[in-house]
Amino acid sequence: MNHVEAERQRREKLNHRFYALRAVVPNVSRMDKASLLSDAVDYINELKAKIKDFESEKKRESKRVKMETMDNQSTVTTSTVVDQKRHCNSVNALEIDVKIIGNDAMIRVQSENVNHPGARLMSALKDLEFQVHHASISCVNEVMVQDVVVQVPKEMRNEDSLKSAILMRLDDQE
Amino acid sequence: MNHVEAERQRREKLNHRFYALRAVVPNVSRMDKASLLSDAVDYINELKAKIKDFESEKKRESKRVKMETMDNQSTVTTSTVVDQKRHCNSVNALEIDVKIIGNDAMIRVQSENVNHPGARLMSALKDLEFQVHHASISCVNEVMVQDVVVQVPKEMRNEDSLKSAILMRLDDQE
DNA sequence: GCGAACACGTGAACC
DNA sequence: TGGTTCACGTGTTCG
Repeated sequence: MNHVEAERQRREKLNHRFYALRAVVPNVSRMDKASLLSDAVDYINELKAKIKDFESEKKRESKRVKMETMDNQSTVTTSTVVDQKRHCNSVNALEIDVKIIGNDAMIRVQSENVNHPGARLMSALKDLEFQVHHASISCVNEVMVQDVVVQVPKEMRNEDSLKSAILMRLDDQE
Repeated sequence: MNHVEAERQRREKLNHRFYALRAVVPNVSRMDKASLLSDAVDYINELKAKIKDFESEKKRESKRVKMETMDNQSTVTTSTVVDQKRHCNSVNALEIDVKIIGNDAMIRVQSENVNHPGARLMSALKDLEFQVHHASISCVNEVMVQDVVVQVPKEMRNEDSLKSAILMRLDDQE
C-alpha cells in the first residue's frame, strides 16, 4: 500500500523536527518527547522574560538619554542665542549685557583681551560697591568673556543705568 | 488490556504538550504538528538572536557608562584633594596656592569676602602684567574662592616667588 | 514481568 | 478520489 509509506515518511519528518528542537533547547532533562516539549515551552518562556527585561531596561535607558540630550540642548540653545546676539552687533570694542533679578544682577561683558579687562571690570564693581557672588572669566583667541553675579544696592536696580554706570567706569580705566 | 490505556494516556499527555507549545509560539503557520515543531525552532532562534543583540548592546553601554563614571571620579577626586588641602591649613585671613605648568600658572586664593578680593587679585595680576586665560570666583557664606589661570613671563616662573609677589600686591591694597 | 517509551500499520476524517 | 493528517491499538525494546 501507498498509505503505509506516506505514514512512514510523516513519522520520519516528525522525528527530524524533534531532533531539530532538541538541538536548540538546552538542558533537555530527559530524552523522551513529552519532556522535550515541556522543556521547550519553559525555555521559550524564559527567553521571553529575558527579552521583556531588556526591553523595559532599554526603555528606561532611552528616557534617561532623552532627558540628558534635552538638558544639553537647552544649554546649547542658550549659548547659541547668546552667540547670535554677539555676532549680530559684534564690534571689536566691548559689549555688555545686564539682567537684574531680585537683589542681584547678572552681568556679561565681552571684549578684546587687552588692557586687563578682568581687573577693570572687578575694579568697576568695587567702585560701585557691588558684592560679588560669582564671577567667571574665560579667554579664547583674544576674546574675553566675563560673567559675574553681584548684589546691587536697591537704588541702582535699573538695567540701563546699571549698564551705563559700569561702562563709564570701564572707560575711565582705558 | 492495561497497555492500550497507558498508550492512550501517553498520547493524551503528548497532545497536551503540543497545545502548550502552540500557546507560546506565535504565528503558527499551519496547524499540523510538524509545522508547529519547525515554527517553534525558528521562533527560539529568533529569540536567541534578539537576546544576543541586547547583550552586546548592553556590553557596549556598560563600557560607556564605566568610562563616564571614571571621568567623574577623576574630577571628583581632584576637587576633594583640593578641599582637604583647604581644610588643613585654613585660617580666617587669606590663603594662596600656586602651581606652575609650562608658561602658565594656576592660582587659587581663598579669603573672606571683604574689601573686594576679586578686584584686588585682578588688580595684582594686572600689576604683574599676567595675561588672564581663565578665572572663576565664587562666594559662599562670606568665604570667597578664586581660581585663575594666567600666563606668566619666564623670569617669574617660580612658585614661591610668584606666591609672595601676589601676596605683597594683595596686602598693598588692604 | 511491568512500566515507560517508541515505531509501526491501519482506519477515519477532511480537503 | 487521491493526498494528508490524526488517533488508535499493537508489537517491541529497555531498565
